Amino acid sequence: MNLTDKQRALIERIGVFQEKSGMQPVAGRIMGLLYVSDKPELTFDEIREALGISKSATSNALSMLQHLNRLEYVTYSGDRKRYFRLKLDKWRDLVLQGVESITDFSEMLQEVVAERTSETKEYNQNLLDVADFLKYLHTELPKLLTEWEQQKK
Amino acid sequence: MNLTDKQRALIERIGVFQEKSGMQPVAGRIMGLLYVSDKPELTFDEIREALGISKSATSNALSMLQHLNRLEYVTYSGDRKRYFRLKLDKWRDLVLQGVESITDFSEMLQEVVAERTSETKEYNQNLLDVADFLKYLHTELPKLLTEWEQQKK
DNA sequence: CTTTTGGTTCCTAATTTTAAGAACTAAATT
DNA sequence: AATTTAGTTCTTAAAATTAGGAACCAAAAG
Repeated sequence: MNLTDKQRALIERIGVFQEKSGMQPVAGRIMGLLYVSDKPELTFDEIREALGISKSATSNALSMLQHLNRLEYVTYSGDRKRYFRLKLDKWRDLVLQGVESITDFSEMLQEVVAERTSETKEYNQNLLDVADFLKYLHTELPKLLTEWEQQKK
Repeated sequence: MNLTDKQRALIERIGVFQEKSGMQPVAGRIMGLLYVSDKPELTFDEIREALGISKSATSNALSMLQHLNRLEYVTYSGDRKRYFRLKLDKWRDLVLQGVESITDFSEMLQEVVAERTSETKEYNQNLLDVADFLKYLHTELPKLLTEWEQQKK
């Protein structure tokens, strides 16, 4: 694969960044590699070799990344290999998907308040405020995405 | 402390939720306990006892949560104990703090593109789009918070 | 029908994380 | 000054995560 030192360093930094949001090291590095690599589509073996990792680690990380919707693979007729690539062209979907999960926490907060004593007025109101702001985000973030697309043109 | 079954279940759910964003189990449960507890301010020992955890686990988790800006403690004259509570009244600051960290990823993406081959036009443009949208979020999210506060009144 | 290729799964070793227990410290109380 | 209180730090055991190696499997090639 022949990566420069700069590229390797970037891959590691991206890897660490992803790890912070709960991704395992190998998976983070695969993300990094696909960001950085001159070829945006890499085969299983190119990935394995570029990062010097085992087949099992490669296989597991790739399938987890696909479940997380970060990755997909394409095939070409007459070629048995899978070509893995970031789902970069569909990053808007990923954003919207993240927006959806905001609701979960908001709902949990409302359950909390429902279960709380009504003695602690101010505290409960703060909790409800957070829940309400999250709901606001939930409706407004998709709009923000649309606005951004408008002003990009 | 005397928690109901419902309260204990909620604490665990909140705990698991926090764990998903990289928090350790005990820290997640402490967050949960403070959300749910009738008293919004609890002492070291009340926390330790309510969750049935050791002093060291309590101490470490509390100091980590303080570093993450999720928690603070207050004291009362004539009382040696610290009273720990969520920084709920300052949740806006926490949101804005999160907004700041968006920039980091955006900048990393720009570095990536700077380092990439210029052959992959579309790919690079996608990366720059993501970076640009993140910058857009960075400026717009604080406005969203202000707007929400306006319409709340 | 045998072999090769591309990848997955199972099992295990190594590393990391988590949290307990005991020893410790600083301030307040007696 | 001695003791108690409130919490921290150090060491270690247990549990969970991570990733390697080998065996395995299905499809394609020979």
